[in-house]
Amino acid sequence: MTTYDAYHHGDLRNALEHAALALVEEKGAENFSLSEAARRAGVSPSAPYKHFAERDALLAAIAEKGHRFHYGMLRTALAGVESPAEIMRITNELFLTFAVEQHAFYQASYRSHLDAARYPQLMVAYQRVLDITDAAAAALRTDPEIAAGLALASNALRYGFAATFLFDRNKPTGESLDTARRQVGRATLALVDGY
Amino acid sequence: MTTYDAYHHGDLRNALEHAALALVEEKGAENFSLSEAARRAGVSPSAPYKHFAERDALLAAIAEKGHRFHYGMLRTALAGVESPAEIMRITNELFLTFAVEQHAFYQASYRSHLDAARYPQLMVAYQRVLDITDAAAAALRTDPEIAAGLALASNALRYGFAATFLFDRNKPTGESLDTARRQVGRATLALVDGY
DNA sequence: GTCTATATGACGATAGAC
DNA sequence: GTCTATCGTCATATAGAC
Repeated sequence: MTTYDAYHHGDLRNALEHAALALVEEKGAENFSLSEAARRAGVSPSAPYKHFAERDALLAAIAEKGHRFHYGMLRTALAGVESPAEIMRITNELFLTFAVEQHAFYQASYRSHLDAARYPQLMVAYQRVLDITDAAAAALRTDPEIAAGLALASNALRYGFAATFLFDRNKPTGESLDTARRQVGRATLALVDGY
Repeated sequence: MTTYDAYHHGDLRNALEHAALALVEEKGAENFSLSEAARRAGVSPSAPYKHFAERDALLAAIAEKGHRFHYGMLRTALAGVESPAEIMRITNELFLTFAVEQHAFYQASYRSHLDAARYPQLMVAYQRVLDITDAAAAALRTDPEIAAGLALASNALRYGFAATFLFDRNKPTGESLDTARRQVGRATLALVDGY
């Protein structure tokens, strides 16, 4: 009863998400497998299917959490910031921090190629992140087409920066991260000025 | 002899690259498998190992060709262009065209996570592409640190644009591609101006 | 240069017992 | 809610025949 019940604690869903997060951190979202997550959580390969309909569903759950965590970071970092240009700069600099410090979340949210149509809640969570840049761009440029282009460019810039920073170079040092953060901030302001 | 010799034509390496290219176009670089490439080339799963030491070696061969093809496109598009800012704009706009029209090459070159250290020739070919933006940035800004930051930002911008264009939206129409191309060009010029 | 045969090892997913 | 057992599938890679 005792040990057995300890296993059957009803918290497997949480344990699986935890294990999956560590797994994704180590091996990247592409190499994630549901079986290994189960193995690390100490349960059989079929146990997860009571909580997640399929492999991708666990990944999607993590990705959604990642977006929400990212959004929370943004809210904290942007508290009291009024200037739209500053909002865009800080948002883009913070993305590098997120990608490095919350690397498992970053992997799940940005590098697992999940079918967005199958996991609508994922897009909802992501949209809240995108709204920050969209709103700032709209505050800066009245023409909606221009504002949309600026927001898109800003998103593309930070996404590309993170990808090249994390995968072209190997292993981010603290110093190179600071440099990259300054570079992306500067580039964002240039974009805001000149787009 | 006849049919047999047709199979044993000595051109398997080429046939495999061809099959792999089609495979990557359809399913993406992540889902590429050497076995399936062999299947499509009409040979046994072990036949490729006479020409490629391992799975990734075939992928790397295609990625290298992709970089060279991309470089050729750039040379053509930039013939006679003198202005460094224009070089950067055209380079970035062309990247979207490359990603869409040569999608298999794009996948192999930019979305197969190959170990760069294991395939040094891959980096050599890629560096030729990067040199174009590096040189233009250096012509624009004398401070080497600033020039490097500008080049990095420009590369990140086009990379991010292509990634979001191809995967956020589904299936590029001709019109949306034109729009995206204008947007990335405009963003690049803004970057050049303000960085 | 390509073949067959094979070793080895994942993985996703389902059925049915407890 | 978790288990065992299992099916089916696919992959990388090697050894040795032709």
